[in-house]
Amino acid sequence: MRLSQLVGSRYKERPAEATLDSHAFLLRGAYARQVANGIYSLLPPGLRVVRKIERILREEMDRVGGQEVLMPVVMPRELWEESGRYQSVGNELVRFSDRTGHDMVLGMTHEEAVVHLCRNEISSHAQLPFMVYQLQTKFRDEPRSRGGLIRVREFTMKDAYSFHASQEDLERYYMECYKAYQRIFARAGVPQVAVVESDSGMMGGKVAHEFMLLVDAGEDTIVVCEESGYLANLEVAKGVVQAYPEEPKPLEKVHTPGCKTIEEVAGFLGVEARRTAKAVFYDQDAEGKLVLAIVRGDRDVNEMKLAKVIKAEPVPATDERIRAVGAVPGFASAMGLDRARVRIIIDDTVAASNNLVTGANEADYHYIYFNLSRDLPGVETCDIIEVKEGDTSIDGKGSLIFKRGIEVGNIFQLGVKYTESMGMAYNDEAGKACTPIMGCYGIGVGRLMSSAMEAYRDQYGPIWPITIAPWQVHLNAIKLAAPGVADTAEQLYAGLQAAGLEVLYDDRDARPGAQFADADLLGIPFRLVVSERNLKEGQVEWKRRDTGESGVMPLAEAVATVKGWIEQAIADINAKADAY
RNA sequence: CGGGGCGUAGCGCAGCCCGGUUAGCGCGCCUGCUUUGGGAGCAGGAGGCCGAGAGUUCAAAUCUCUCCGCCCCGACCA
Repeated sequence: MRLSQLVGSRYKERPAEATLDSHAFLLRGAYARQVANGIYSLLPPGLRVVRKIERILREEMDRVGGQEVLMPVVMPRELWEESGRYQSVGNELVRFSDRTGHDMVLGMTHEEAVVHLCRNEISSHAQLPFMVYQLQTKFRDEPRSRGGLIRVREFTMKDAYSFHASQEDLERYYMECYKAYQRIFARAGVPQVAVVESDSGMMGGKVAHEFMLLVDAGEDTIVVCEESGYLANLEVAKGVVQAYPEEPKPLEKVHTPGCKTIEEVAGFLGVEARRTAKAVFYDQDAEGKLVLAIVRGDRDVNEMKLAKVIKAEPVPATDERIRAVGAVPGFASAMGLDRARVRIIIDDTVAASNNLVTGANEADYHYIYFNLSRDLPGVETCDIIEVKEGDTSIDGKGSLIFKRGIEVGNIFQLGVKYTESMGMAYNDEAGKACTPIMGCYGIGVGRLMSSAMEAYRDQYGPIWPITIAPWQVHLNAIKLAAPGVADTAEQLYAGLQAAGLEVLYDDRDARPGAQFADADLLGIPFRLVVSERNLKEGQVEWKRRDTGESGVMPLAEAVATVKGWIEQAIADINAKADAY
């Protein structure tokens, strides 16, 4: 490609809307242009990176037996009603009517479509297991997109779906996909992607993992124990919280005028927050009961964990609803409440603590010396708190720290949520109808591009790994008018291309500074510079974008040498990937 | 959806508070000459419905109202 003809203008100034470097480079380097909030067009450099990533995805999906298919962006309402998600999913799912008034949706994920596609094609156990995948456009009407291509409304996703006759087979295949994902990220040049336990959210299913690229700009908080290698999304992270056991003292009611918050009560009584119990009401569990979650006063409820326990979305309850069950907001307690009307869920930290301060369900009064096993026996206890930095890792091998990460991929063991609701069945050996068990596996292509940019960059631009770089070699010619420069550069351009390399040739008669600035923005790993001063010695200059190393080499050897470097660089990356 | 900020040339911004001929600056772009190793210099030029609509006024980029869009924080998030 000749840079003079490359569509898209690069520029020096940082766009005002970009807060992330990757977003700024995306625009400055003319990789992409925004069309509307969370909706982008890709220019040639951006699309070339995307195509490279897609090739890796196809190769690795094929390698684990995947078969590529293509499903539609637009689907009829009925399909989503079969799974129940037409109702259960919020406004991220775009709903609209076609000209005949038929309700349609824009696909945000394709479990419905894939079950629709496969349920009539599968009739025998002999056809299982199998996996189909696609690289296709998704539309999710996110409440808030941000960060260039990190979080957008319309995006390309590699989504894969596997079908199995048994949970064991799903688990076996899940591990294969897990490893395929590690190879994919390694081949894309981001082998440091961390795998964390995650919540399966609205996808359903039990086991799920997220593949996180740890960068400061990340949207998710990742809980890490460096000593043991423990990694989990904050949403599901478990930790060992320090307990302070002591001898139980007799329960006592004390006057605490106007003390409604933990801070007020603890301050008034002169105790630390950890010596109190915090009562938080939510509306409501799956049976419609008001939920009272109680955690130690120095801790917060992790609503993701709570959601799993109550099998519903925890919404903070109104004061009216709280009063309706006989509790007093600000002075609420689990004691004395009608358990038929309120579901009480106590965190393990409260169960493990003695002599806590808790509400008396009476305005301006609290109990002190509350002991769960004595004062409220038989109540449900479990882990519903959010871990904090400094907590001990659940494996006891070190303490937890928080990092930020971007979720570039995820894998789920879905179970039978879709196959059952949508009536997919096959006959087993005995001729009995059985429901296949599903797994699903996603990777956001544009997000991976942006994340890689975020992970590898300097002040001048991105530093692409060779396997996803828009071009492999950037060729500059300094002072085209000087004797031999233009001819030599043209010959080198032709020679590199003939050797099968992807070359971007800056054929403009621009000053060196301008050429180099553009080269940095395009982030191509290897750069060659033809100039009068080196040409006199029969030499051409080379420079690596990543290490900054540079030197000169004989012009006659340039093509073969660069080709060798590139092949070696690719081989090094693939060797790492093949280790998985 | 809540809070905050911003819409003036492809990009970055000034002008607005305090209304007044033809709306400025830098980068980029076009022409010419000079220049050529980290975003060159000089000269000449092109490019604007000042986000949209409605008001107030002799007069609106500037004041008022409504709407739209974008960014950031939060809520949300497969």
